[in-house]
Order: sequence, then structure tokens, then C-alpha cells
Amino acid sequence: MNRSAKTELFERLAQVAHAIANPHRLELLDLLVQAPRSVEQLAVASAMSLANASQHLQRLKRTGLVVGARRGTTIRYRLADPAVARLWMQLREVAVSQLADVERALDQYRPQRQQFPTITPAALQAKMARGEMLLLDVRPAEEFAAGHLPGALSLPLEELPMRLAELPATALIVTYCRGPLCVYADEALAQVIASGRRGVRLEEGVAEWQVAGYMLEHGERS
Amino acid sequence: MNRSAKTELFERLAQVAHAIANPHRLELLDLLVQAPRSVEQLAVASAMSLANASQHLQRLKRTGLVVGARRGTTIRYRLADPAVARLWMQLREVAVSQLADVERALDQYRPQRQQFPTITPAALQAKMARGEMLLLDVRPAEEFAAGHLPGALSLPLEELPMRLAELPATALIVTYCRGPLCVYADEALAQVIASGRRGVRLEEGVAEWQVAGYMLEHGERS
DNA sequence: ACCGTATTCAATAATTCTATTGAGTAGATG
DNA sequence: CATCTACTCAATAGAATTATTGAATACGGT
Repeated sequence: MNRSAKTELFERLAQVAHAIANPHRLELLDLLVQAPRSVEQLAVASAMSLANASQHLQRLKRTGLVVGARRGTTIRYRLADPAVARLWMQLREVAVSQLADVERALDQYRPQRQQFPTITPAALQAKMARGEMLLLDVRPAEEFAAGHLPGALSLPLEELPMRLAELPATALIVTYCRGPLCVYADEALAQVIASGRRGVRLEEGVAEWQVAGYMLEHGERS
Repeated sequence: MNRSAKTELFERLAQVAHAIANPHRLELLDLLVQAPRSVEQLAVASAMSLANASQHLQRLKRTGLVVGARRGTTIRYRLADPAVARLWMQLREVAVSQLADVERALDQYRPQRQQFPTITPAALQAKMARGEMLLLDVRPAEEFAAGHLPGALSLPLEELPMRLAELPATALIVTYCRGPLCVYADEALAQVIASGRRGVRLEEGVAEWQVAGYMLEHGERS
């Protein structure tokens, strides 16, 4: 049997796995799933030093998971392929489904996640057709611009306290954010409900929505 | 923001990624996707020392990717969850689609892979309904027993040379094995075609067939 | 209760990975 | 062309990972 070729093949695959086997690099990928970003943006968002973020991005680039392209004075990194986002989701699924630790860590990070009602993408899709709710994207504006659910209103979490009054008083309000590892939708929902309105959280995020086969809209808030 | 909880969460995810970030452990998973096995079987099949295989299995077990259960005098390891198989497939998809290196390594390992015609699972499913072909599972018998395509005949590659004459002379023969990283179906097909018969290779393996939503049969050859 | 065997454990040296620091580079902007 | 900024590179010390060896353990069979 062709053992050396086999060994080499598995070594290549392990290199890819190794590229995602680091908490910082996973966080970078998690951010890039939402929208392309510059090195500095990524470093700030993930609380890393600039040099360290750059180094990790280099590694991801070498392995073919992300690509960088100059854009004015900065370099924007983005995922090389949607398959990378799926890999990240599948890793998350395995981790969350297997490990009680991860559940506990997730509860730690999203303390309100069991507190509010949720809705599945399929149920939301049905509701959207009937138009009886307001869909609220509470991620930063740049991530909204890079892709959002059709008909959603962009209202970043930090602006929500100021603009809460703009929201309709009676219609159901559906909040969503980056996905299951993101607290934004929980925190927004807490404010919405505290204001006396009815609200639910979408279980998943934009990337999961797209992988499930539903459409996205692109561009700035209209 | 809750940085320390976030850090811990990503660390847990990275642990899972780390568990698959080793060529030997990937090979163990690749084998376990096909069928449960004992430590010794796994060590032999992956050309590792027994202690080393055991150590790697421990690591996979600690991370929750496999589980071991005593069965008579040996301990059988199996995947903890089908999600693990999907993770392995998704990793393979990313690696193969991104890296020219992987394509090259794969060509090295499966030199005949471009040589013979292939058929997709969907096309095979249609053909099976009309029953105009013979479906040949050329994996070891134990893997056949753990799950195989409906109606397939078990004919392990090593027995093929002796039993080639049993195969029908005119019907189309479809060979399949573990999946895209496996050479068995290629080698079987080479023999089938050399004997003057018509044959094609199924592009994917048993695990991919199942993930695509098709049924499997279980048990020994009938 | 004992024996035999399948599996695991412990220790270790070689290799690989990581964050930090400070210097270096490429390219846009004027 | 000069300058400024965003980013990358290089060196390094500390930490983690790995294969091997030989010993230890645990369990089923008798």
C-alpha cells in the first residue's frame, strides 16, 4: 500500500485543522464570517496586539482559509470560500453537542440565553411572508452592509437605547445577530422586552441563515 | 464586554479543533467513520505503534469525539456522534477546495482517480431504482457489516482477483469504497475493466451517501 | 482465584507553537 | 519625492505536543 502518499495527504489535512486549532484564529474566523475587515479592526475586535493578529492572519492565509486584498490604505481580509464558514459552523456544532463544558462556557458568556423565547429560521421565513413583525439586525453597521436578512432594519446594539422609541409598540420584534455564540441579540431583546414590547430571538445568525438556503440582502441601510 | 467568558468559550472550541489537528488522529477518525474498531485494529490499519494509537484515542475520547465500549476482551472505539463525521467531511472539503497541495497529494495517493468514469450519488440512486447494474462494496467485510449501500454486494478488494469470474459479464458494475480519500474503488475498477467488463466508480463513500440523505443497510453479507 | 492479553500509563527528549518586542517595508497621499 | 501609516518580519523565551520505551493495570475467560 501507498503509505507515504497517504501520510502526506493526512498531513495536509492536519495542517488545515491546525490552522483553526487556536482560540485567537477561531475568533478571527468568527469575525470574518460576518464581514471582511482590516488587520487593525480585527486586532481591536479580538483584543489582540496588532503584530499578533497579523501573525495569525498570515497563518490563516498561508493555509488558504482567508485572503487579503488591498483596499485604499488598508488590507481587507475575508474568508477564502464559504466552505470555511461551514467548517467553522460544523466545528461549533460538534463542540456544543458533545461537550458539557462548552454548554457551561456558553451559558457563562450568554447568561440570558435561556431567558427569552426563540424562533427557528424556518418559522421566521413563514412569518416574514405574512409581514406581521419587525426584523432587527443589532450587529455593527458594517456587518449589516456585508449581508443581512431581507427586510431587516439595521439598529446596532449600541444605538438601541437612544432609538428604542422608534420601534413599533405592538408588532412582534425579532432580534438577530452573529449567531449562537453572540450576545448582541440577547441584550437587545432584554431592552425590547423591558420597554413593554413583544420580542423573540432568532436562534441562528446570518451565516446559518444563508447556509440553510435562504436569501440575503446586501448594502447599507436604506 | 465579557471578555474572559468569551476567551474561555473559544478555548473550548479550539480544543476540539486541536483534537483533529494531527494526521494520525485524522486517520483514526477516517477509519472510525467506516466502522467501530479495537485499539489494535486501528493501530495496525494506521501503521502506528499500539501505545501511540492508544494515546491518540485517549485524546479523542477526552475531547468527546469518540467513545470506547468494552466488547468481549477488547475495547471498541466508535464516533461519539454523526456530527463528528460531518466535521471530518467538511474539513476535507475545505482542504481539497482550497489547496492545490492537497489536490497534488491526492493525485499522488490515488493515481488512477482521473482515469475512470464516475457517477454521483443522485445518478446512482436513479439507476438503482431501475436495477440495471451491480453495486460492488470493495471495503473490508467488517466495514460492510457496519453499514453499506442498499443492495450492494460485499467483495473486499483482496478477494476480488479470485472472484472476478463471479461478476456478470454485461451489466454495468459500480464500485465504491470509503470515500474520496480511498483507493480501493479505483483499484477494483481497474481490475473490472481489465477483465472486459463495463464499470464506473461512485464519487463518494458510504458516509457521504448517508449525509446526503439516502438509506443504508446493516449486517453481514446475505 | 488465577492467567493471559488488550489496553493504558509514565517518563523523556525532540520538535513545534505562541506572544512579545522592536525593527523593517510597501504603498497611499500630498 | 518625502512622509506617514498600516502592516509584516525576525528573534526569542516559554509552553505545549509528540513518539518511543518499558512498566503497570484491568478485565474476561477458564
